[in-house]
Amino acid sequence: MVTIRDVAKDSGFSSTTVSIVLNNAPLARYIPAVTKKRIEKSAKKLGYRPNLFARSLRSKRTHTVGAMVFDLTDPYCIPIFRGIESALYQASYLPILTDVHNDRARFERYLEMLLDRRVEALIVLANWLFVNIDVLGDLEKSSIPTVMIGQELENDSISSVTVDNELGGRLAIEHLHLLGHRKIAFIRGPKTLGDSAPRWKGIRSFAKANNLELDPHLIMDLPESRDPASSFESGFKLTDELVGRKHSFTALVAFDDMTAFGAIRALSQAGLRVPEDCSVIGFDDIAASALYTPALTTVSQPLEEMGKLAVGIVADGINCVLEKKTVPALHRKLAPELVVRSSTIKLR
Amino acid sequence: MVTIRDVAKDSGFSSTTVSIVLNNAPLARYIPAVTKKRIEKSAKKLGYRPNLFARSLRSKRTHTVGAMVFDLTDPYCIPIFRGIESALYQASYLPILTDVHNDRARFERYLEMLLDRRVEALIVLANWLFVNIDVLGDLEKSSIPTVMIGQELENDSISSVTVDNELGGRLAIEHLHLLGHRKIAFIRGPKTLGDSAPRWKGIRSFAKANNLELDPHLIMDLPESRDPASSFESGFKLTDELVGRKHSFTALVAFDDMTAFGAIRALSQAGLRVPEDCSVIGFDDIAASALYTPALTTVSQPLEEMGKLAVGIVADGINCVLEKKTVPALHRKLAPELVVRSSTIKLR
DNA sequence: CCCGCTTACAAAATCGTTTTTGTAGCCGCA
DNA sequence: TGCGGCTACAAAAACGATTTTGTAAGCGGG
Repeated sequence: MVTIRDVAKDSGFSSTTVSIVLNNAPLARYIPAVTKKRIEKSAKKLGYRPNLFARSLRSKRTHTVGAMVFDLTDPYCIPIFRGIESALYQASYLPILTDVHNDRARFERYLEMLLDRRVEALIVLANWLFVNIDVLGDLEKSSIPTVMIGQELENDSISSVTVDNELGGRLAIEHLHLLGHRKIAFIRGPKTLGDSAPRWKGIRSFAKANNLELDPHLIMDLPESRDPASSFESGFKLTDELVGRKHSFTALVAFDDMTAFGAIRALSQAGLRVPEDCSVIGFDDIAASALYTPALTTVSQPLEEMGKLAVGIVADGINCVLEKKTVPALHRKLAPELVVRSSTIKLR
Repeated sequence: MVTIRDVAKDSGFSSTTVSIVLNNAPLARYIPAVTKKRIEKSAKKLGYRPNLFARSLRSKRTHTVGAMVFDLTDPYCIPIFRGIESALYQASYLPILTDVHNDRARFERYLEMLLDRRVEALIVLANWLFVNIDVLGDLEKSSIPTVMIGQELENDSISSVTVDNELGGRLAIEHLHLLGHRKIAFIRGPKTLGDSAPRWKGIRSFAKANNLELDPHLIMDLPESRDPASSFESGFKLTDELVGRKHSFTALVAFDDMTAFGAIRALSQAGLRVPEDCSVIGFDDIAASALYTPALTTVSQPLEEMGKLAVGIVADGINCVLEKKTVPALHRKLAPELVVRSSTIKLR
């Protein structure tokens, strides 16, 4: 390995000067162009790459940020991470992605690892359950800029990027209502999940405003679970149950796309065709939704955008830390968008 | 931050002794238990965490391995990465995952970043095109244990983990043949993709052995592309074209699951039902395949297993490096498995 | 009694940077 | 002539560990 001293020797200057020149430090102002050229040429010739450990040891900077995902098998995560990664790449930061597997011990272990590696910021993608105050405590202690995606903690000392679930709920029901559907079934999210209540609120308030009656026999709740794939299973079972009841419906609002897939499977097995016999709408707009047959109508979250936004927030946070200012906690709520595809259709 | 010197001061020993004890270095043999206890207690009391940069600077170890994925949006990657991550986690290594976006510049940049961070090994998930000798050159230069998943380089100096594509091809066609299908359409992989030829070879050799005639009018090729989602599009278009031709078929072998999804969409739009009017079989067994309606029959790759195997190989490689032995290049080829679901059915 | 071995620890060197402090020449100005 | 302020660089001090080398006490054996 070629060190800064090798470059110093080769160029005929001291390692101090080499460091100053190559980092374009403030003192580089006083160094004549010809010296700089010489040093840069030596460095390039020798293929000098500074040792990041030595550098970080001294300078306290790592150009690294940690990204903790609660469950990477959840397709919802991928576009978000893409957004994070793209934004960080442009800013010359390296993300370290950890997959927590929805497991507290793993979360703590990975947090430790990231902190040990002195990540300059933390982005937590809390796409599934179990987030609570404990975690918050650990994070606050760490005192590095942190943003949560997908959940807002009650204590608002940590930044967050979320989607406007209430608006999303409204978009879904409004769409079906406009298509003429009146007998609509619902599979709501698990009660413990933060997204569930506001989505339902959006639905209910639209219903109230439009004199749409919500039949309690057509309302189901996903059970709690720590496995994103389980919402497919549950969507299937609950829809199966709905079909068995005597209360008919012409459309179904699923809590998310996975649930919608389960619902479609159940409807299909019951001999009902989607969308001809029953319209189905999802929520999230994961990649698979566009590829499904029928292509899924859904409320689309700006996932990649959310990732980028999160990076913006922590980047500002890092700057605050560098300037020894206190980092403010920001809370951004993005608007979802209705994406109409083939799983919903006008009521005949 | 509490340093080793703080622990030394608190425990009343020198930092040397503290280091020796906490790392359980060879010299720790000579240190009496009572001293060890005292030091460990101090360390715990103060919450001492060694500075990894200082440590790595001196000891040359990082307990980090790089994982380079060519396109993270490809659902095929996720289970593999899960396998990698799980295995590394158990071995107390931290993976650094980079998403190359199928872009050469990005690949090189990320490789640089990983090498700068002194990853102790490299796992390259070459799930899509463009891998060629250039890359190989860069990797060899780096002289750290490396394994490629999903591709085997001609030059066999780099380890690889692949699936037995030929066997997979055979499994697919055999399944359809057993179900009684004789008029079978094929959508083959892009010519430049390493997986394409062996899969086709498996199919052809089975056909030959069983007197099954392969109608050239029913054979299509996916175009080259660097976007995994594109195989859905292409699968759709090519199937649409197949349906338009006058040569009928009762089953279709898709190059991969994405292609199969596209095919199903096309068949469905043409008024053909899957599997009643046409059976469809895929390849890969990505997560979505089980959730599709109809659930996709497919040739399943042991993705998670492949990730774990790759970790095993590089772990051995790391040990070789530590013991200054030369690292051998291993080539493991795993058997895929037929997973029968609902998209294929016995010919009436 | 002395040598050499084991035990128990400490001092000092080292890893490769960055940053602070030092210094020496030169220029302009009072 | 002397002094402050640039300019251009170097020496040296961190950063926080690990590793090598050193040392001193105790003890058994020739």
